Amino acid sequence: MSETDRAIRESGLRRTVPRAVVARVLESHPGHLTVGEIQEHITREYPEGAGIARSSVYRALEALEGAGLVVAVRGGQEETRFEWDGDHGHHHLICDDCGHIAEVSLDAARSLEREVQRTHGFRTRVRHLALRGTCAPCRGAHDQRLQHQGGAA
Amino acid sequence: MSETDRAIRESGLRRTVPRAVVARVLESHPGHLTVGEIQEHITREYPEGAGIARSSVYRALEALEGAGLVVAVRGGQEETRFEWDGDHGHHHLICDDCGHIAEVSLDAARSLEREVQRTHGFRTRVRHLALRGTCAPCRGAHDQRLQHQGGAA
DNA sequence: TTCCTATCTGCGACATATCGCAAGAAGCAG
DNA sequence: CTGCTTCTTGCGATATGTCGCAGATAGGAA
Repeated sequence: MSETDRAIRESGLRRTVPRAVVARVLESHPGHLTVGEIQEHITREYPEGAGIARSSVYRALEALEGAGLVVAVRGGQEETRFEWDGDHGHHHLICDDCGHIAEVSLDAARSLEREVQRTHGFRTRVRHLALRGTCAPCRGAHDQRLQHQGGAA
Repeated sequence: MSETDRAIRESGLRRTVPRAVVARVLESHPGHLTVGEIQEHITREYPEGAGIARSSVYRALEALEGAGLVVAVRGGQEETRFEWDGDHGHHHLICDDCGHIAEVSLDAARSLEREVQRTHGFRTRVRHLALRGTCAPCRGAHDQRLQHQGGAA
């Protein structure tokens, strides 16, 4: 029984083939995978998961996300991406320019929870934030060729 | 020329029929509308927008969101909802229990921006956060009948 | 191990969302 | 107002994501 299997059981979920295989794919491919990519990996690397239906991949991801084992990045227009969450609670900085996704932890997320609780009595746990903007390198590049060419940003 | 039309032009966008009509629908129907609901309103209230294609509604929303005039709530599994953003930068507290959506402003969002800028050199503007959790009334109801019946959040 | 029940899966239908392209409109220059 | 360029639209095809149901499976009880 692999580490991912244990994580699944410990979350109170049944360990089923789709869940186990999806978890392994995510765990062994650090990065942010689309459902299509996950299915390709399954086909190539996990013969035992040959017949897994697309809907089962989605449901497995939903279950794993609910258990906090996986984070979903539901970007603006782009396809949703999924990632194994070993660190339990990291966040994403997505550069609109170069598309790079950085993973960070943010103390301010805690203050967010506290403020919401204090001012609105709303109990929340901020598991994952995806913040879009411009990363430092791209900012530099910008500033150099910047001539205020538009405003549509 | 309506107020929404002006907002569109001032954002540097062309004022087109789909954009104008979608903006008016959102502006005149406070709340969080799905694309389907938006289309119904168009059909019923804006004859001039009779032939607007579904894809054009999506593209209009995309443009308006990019301009900061509209916020999109991309909930976990539920269908995406859209809202006219007069206040420019409010946030949502979504109760997983009763489904209620509260709109609030959050000072902590500013600290989030500052932390990201300071620690990662990443420039971001937090326009909209959708935080899921449990609202105060539902929390109360919970506590009363709570017998720790599960763990599946 | 065998049986039992709640839960999950695969399938296929459906809903939601995106995209490429040719035709059309917006907005600017003259 | 007219003509021109660029951006946008509508259409239809396709991709992404969800759902209901009958049959299969996990995991606990005996």
